[in-house]
Amino acid sequence: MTDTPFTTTGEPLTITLPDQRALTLTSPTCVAEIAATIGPGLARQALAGRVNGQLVDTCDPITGDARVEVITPSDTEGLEIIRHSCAHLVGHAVKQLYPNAEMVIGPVIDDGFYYDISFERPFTPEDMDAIETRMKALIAQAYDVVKRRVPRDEALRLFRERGESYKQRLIEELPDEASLGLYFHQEYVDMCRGPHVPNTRFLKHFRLTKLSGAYWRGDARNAQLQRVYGTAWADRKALKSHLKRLEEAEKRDHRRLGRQLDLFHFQEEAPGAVFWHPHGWTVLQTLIAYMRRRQQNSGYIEVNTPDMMDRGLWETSGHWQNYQEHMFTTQTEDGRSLALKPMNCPGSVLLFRHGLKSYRDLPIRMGEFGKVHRYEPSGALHGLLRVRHFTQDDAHIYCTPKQMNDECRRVVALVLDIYREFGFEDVRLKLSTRPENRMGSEAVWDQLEGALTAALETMRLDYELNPGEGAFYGPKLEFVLRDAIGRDWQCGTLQVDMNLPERFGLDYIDEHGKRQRPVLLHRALFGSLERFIGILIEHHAGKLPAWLAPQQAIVMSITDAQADYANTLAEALCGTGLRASADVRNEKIGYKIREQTLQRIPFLLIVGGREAAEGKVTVRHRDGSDLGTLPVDEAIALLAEHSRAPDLDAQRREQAIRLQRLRAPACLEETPT
RNA sequence: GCCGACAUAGCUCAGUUGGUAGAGCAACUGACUUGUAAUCAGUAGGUCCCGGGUUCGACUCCUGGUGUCGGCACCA
Repeated sequence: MTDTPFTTTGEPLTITLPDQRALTLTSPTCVAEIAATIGPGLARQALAGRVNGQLVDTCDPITGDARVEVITPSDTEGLEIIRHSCAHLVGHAVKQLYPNAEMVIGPVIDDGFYYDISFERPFTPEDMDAIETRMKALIAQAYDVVKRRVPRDEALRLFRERGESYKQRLIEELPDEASLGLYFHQEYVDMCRGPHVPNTRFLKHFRLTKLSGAYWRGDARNAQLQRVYGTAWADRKALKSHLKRLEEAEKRDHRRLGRQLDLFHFQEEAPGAVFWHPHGWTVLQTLIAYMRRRQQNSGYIEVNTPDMMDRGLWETSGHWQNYQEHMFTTQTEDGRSLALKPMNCPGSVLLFRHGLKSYRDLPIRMGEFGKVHRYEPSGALHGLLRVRHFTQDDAHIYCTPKQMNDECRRVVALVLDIYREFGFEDVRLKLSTRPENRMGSEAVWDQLEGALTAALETMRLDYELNPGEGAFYGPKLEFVLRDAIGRDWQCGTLQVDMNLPERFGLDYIDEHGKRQRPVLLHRALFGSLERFIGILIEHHAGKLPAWLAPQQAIVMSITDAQADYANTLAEALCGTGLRASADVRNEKIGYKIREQTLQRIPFLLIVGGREAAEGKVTVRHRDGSDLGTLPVDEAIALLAEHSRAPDLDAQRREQAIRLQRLRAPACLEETPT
């Protein structure tokens, strides 16, 4: 597959394989030759290699002793290479079909690849089909991909001749590279660091998935390019199961489930605003109640501030200058400008400033379930996950500089504990540091970033660094959850801020009677209640844990004869605080079970003649399991046990332990030291 | 905001070259009185997203909006 045949020097060299086996070959050799020496099966599978830890093409010459691994489609790297080569194949097909198109970049992404292409018109779905068909034809030819390293000038000349202006620009931005790797797909040439597959037969299991516009260099001021997305896998089975996964993910889509479970809807009159139906609203209120308890137990107080406030306030906070295009504003008769709050902080700050604060009051942890309104760009709206009007479980912590580190740790601990209670174990943390456009001195930024870093380091948490992504007033720690289709959404956030206290002239009296400026921590744990619910719905495929389920139990009668019994039982359940109702419709029990199971109601209580006669109830779980026929009070206790919020459950367990300790004689309480 | 696609009954979707609409499920009515994932029959249900235009005639073609979807950009 290479056009630079080795000049055999005849020098013997030793190749060590991963299993420590050693081969003696004649220098120079290559991964393809090594694979062939080992066996024809491996030779067929070899699509790249790793030589002394470096990924290489199968044709790259090996001139000295080396440790060599042969990479096949079943390796992670092999799959990435397949995807990357698929992108090149897009190029080959596109240039055959549309010679005027200019290829830009074609990287690997999760599950696949894309290629950005500059073309005189947008691609249509028909174009995409044509490209895919042509790619398949090229794969069927099973042609060899030929690699050649050429000097920079030659590469530049080649792409100039081919009218590939973007490729030229890319080369010009690689001034340090003396030579560049070119991959020849018959008449098509692409430039790449590689490695790439040696033959297109490795690329059989791909599918082009979508088209979109994308900006050159990811900047909206630049030209818009055509992006073709695809997915590619090592074998037919993997491709099929990926497509299956996408299908499954679609079924978990919170927008679809929101409709099916009658939780909420959207409509044209209020783009980006949720109409919460009774069931959805119950979930939201249950979450707020939970968070309220957690915050009360963590030393927070709760307040509420106005939704609409004067322009002057927003000028002081800097929002009017920095955030106006995202703000809903209005004017009153007397010419006053008001704005709907896009954030809760300025209101919170005014509340803090009301009245004198002593160092003894700090830290003040001031929570607010505030609804904020942001004019988000229309293209950004996405179900519950990106809306224009949402409720934050916001809180502002006013503390002394000394308290700052400890408060940061407490917030991080609280948010992680809460996510754990919701079943999110692998939360991704991102630390966003000082952006280019920022306020405040470098020393302050050092201090603020230091506080967040210290919290992460002392808690030994892994995090990703997002340099330059912080807010203009301070760095930001983001807690990121993933939706059903693998998209990441920022939920919780913790920001440290010395800017707003400055702008609003906040102070407290220290132990020497002097005025001092507090540090302000902004934090939201769910982030947006709306978004969090969207994530929860997808995470659980609609089967919310019983404590959150809008309806926790339904009593279903088998015939009319049990209607009264069913209604009375449902009332009894409601009386214990459970969310329950009765389904006494004149339908077959199978029909009711199917319908209520699809509604994801955790507990299905069935009452027929037998149960009614004995004061019992048969309990079925939505997962299909049979919990048996129980006396009514036992059933109620069982349901209550399984429907308790996780924090209350934990509280109960702790109480039980404490009580046990009280009862146990002290001498038995041996604690190893 | 940008590129593209889409918008028909509560939901999921048909609707052929322009002749004012149909199915399944849901709803409603009736029969059936049912034991663990869909009983049967009937009835009703539509400003075909909104404006404007072309046409004898527009769900269909053109045009301007709005919204949604997939990306991109944005995301204090």
